[in-house]
Amino acid sequence: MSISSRFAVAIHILALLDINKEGRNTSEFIAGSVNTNPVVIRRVIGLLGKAGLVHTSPGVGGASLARLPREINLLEVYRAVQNDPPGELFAAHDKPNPKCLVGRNIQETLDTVFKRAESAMENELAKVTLDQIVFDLVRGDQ
Amino acid sequence: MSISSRFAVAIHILALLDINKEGRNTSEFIAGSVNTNPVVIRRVIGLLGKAGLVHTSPGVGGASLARLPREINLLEVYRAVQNDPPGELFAAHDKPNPKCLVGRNIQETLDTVFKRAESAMENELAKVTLDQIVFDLVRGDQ
DNA sequence: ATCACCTGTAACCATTGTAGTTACAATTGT
DNA sequence: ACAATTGTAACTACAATGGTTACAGGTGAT
Repeated sequence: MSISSRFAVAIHILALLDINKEGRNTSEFIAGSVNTNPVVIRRVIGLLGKAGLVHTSPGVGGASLARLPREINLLEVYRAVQNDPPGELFAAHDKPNPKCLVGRNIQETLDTVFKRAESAMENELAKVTLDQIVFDLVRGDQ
Repeated sequence: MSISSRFAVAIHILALLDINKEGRNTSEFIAGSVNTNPVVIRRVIGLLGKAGLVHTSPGVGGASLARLPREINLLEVYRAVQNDPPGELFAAHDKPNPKCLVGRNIQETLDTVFKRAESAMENELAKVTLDQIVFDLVRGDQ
């Protein structure tokens, strides 16, 4: 299965918070841009908040970036909204037969390969910062 | 969510087919090594067969590699058992609001980044061949 | 020809993650 | 007090997954 759209939504939210930094950015406003339910937005913002990427104003309403866009990279965002812990992008089959040469060693062999592939992906995400996303977004609009 | 354990199972099967190339390798035998149900094995072998990686002997029983282990890389295996089409590792949120600068352009921006990250992962898989897996497996057993 | 064995596949089930929705307590400015 | 908003719980519908049973069809041995 593919990686949850929460990741895409999170990036959307963060980009919007930067571009519309004058505005109030309530969950309802953001939901209008993402085209989903405000609760979905609040859930994602909750995760981003726990990760220290955004601040919210309960009662008042609205959210804002907790850091400069260039100090937020996509790997941080990915980790913030990802349920699975790092190192588990690829699922292993459990309890292969220890009486079999393959069953006895496959886990460790796969673990090495899988971690390498996962890291390669994450490194690409780490290279991209929010300000690059915003730049690309604005540029693409012309 | 993580990538289906079908991938791990598929690699397990292929490694076993190579190491136990003298044996008959029925789905039941393989299931014993993987520790799952024979039908699950047959399903995965079916996918590997369609991808041209293995041959089976209906009636007779057993499966075997259709190519030399060094001519099978993990990206091929990955594609063989993966349900999602290439380029969709990361899910996009659908129908963002075209009236919003962000909503109007986020899809394309994300697509570029997501594809880059996905390719980085796949490139790592493509580097690893089945004979390397088998070598590592056997080496780890000592 | 019969028989035992195996594959391929359909059908069904339980479990899990996801995303949308309603509802509401708690918070805050007016 | 009041209106607006966040944070969260609860519920729903849906899809993918992995396990299971069942069975039609192929194949070699006797």
